[in-house]
Amino acid sequence: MYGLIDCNNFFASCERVFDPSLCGRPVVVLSNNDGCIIARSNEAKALGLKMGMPYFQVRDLLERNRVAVFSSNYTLYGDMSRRVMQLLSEFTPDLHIYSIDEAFLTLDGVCSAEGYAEYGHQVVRTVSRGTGIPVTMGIAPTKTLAKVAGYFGKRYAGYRGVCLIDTEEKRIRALHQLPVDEVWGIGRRHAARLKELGLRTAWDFTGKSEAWVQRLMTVTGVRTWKELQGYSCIEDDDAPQKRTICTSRSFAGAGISERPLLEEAVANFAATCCRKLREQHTCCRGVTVFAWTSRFRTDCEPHFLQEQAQLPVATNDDAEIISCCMNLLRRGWTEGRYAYKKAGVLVWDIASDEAVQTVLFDSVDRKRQTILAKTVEQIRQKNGAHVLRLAVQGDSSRTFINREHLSHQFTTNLAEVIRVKAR
DNA sequence: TCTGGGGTCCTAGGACCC
DNA sequence: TCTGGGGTCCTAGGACCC
Repeated sequence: MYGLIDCNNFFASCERVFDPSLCGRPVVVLSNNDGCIIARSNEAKALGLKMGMPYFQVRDLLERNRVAVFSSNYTLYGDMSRRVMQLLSEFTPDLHIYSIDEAFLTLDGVCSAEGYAEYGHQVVRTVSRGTGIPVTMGIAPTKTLAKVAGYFGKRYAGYRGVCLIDTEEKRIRALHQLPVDEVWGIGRRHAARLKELGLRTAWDFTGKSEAWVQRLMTVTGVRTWKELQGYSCIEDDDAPQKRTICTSRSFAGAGISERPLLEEAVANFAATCCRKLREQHTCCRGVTVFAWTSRFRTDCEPHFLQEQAQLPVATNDDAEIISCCMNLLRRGWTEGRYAYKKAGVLVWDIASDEAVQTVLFDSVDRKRQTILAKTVEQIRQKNGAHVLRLAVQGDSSRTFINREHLSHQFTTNLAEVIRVKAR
């Protein structure tokens, strides 16, 4: 049996933990640059606010309804997520963190078949008391069915946060009531196609033959089809190393049209990619730089800059990758023509940093590079990540990003720790 | 004016090999 | 008239997830 723990309205709930006056009030959290709505409290959902709605289009509605608006504060959410997962890990030796706000627990051997519900309530209580984040648990024989259970657990207060699908009768009833587009693994495209073909519920979907599903949705569709019938076939992968790493951002206002500014932004994206590579103990050989103009402007042709290169030897060295990115950027640059609204760096062809294949005629002194990287790492650990950087990265005073409604870093910065006043 | 960021998996088709 | 058979590898694009 699997238990799926899902944090309710996670980002909005994180904001609420540190400001209880927000309880009962609608809360939304915006994407980078305060662009779109990416999290909503139940009250905000009830106002008809949808995921991904552009902020500027609903600003009036938000003001009229006194909706509390927040810029995304990933430092806070990341730390709150870590706390939730820490508590969960005490309940099972087999915890699979699926995303920032979701995790699967393997329940076999952890409690008896009669004890699932009680166990679930204990998990939900512990997380909510320990972090202030409300969570829902779905329990079922497959991951996809656990997701289904979670769906109903969130919608019916009677479950008190724990919904169990442990009998054939419950499974059938749940599938009958689940709209096909709510199934985990069936996205917008396939859902639309299935509806065209007259399939409304998850039950209708499971009624089709395997060959039929395979033809329409390939083997991934068949996996979902089997999982819904109670046959577990989605692996517990332990978050293996990433095969590609991307750092990208949209820029505020009109965008960036001067090369030095874009260089500064891209250099910092590249440095972030390098840090992510080092954190998972890997190096990369492939580097791509991209930048594009606004998709939404109608007064000028859209423009995509994309250049890529393959390094002779895999690396995660800031200087080497940033320098490569600068060359790519200059190669793709057209002077004074475009205002770039978004840019990023993608690294690929990733392999372990312990198995780097060198070349005979290397232009880089790897020994020296390693010594320098170690020294830089030590200085950063002692004095902060931003004290040492390449000149082209600038002094980090420019961010090119808008965050007008940012809350504090309550849990990760002593200067911003919450104050409690005694009356 | 203003529209997010970061991933994975699968398949078809082309290029190449003998 | 008639134009082989069996592979691998790579990439782009589409689908999905949060």
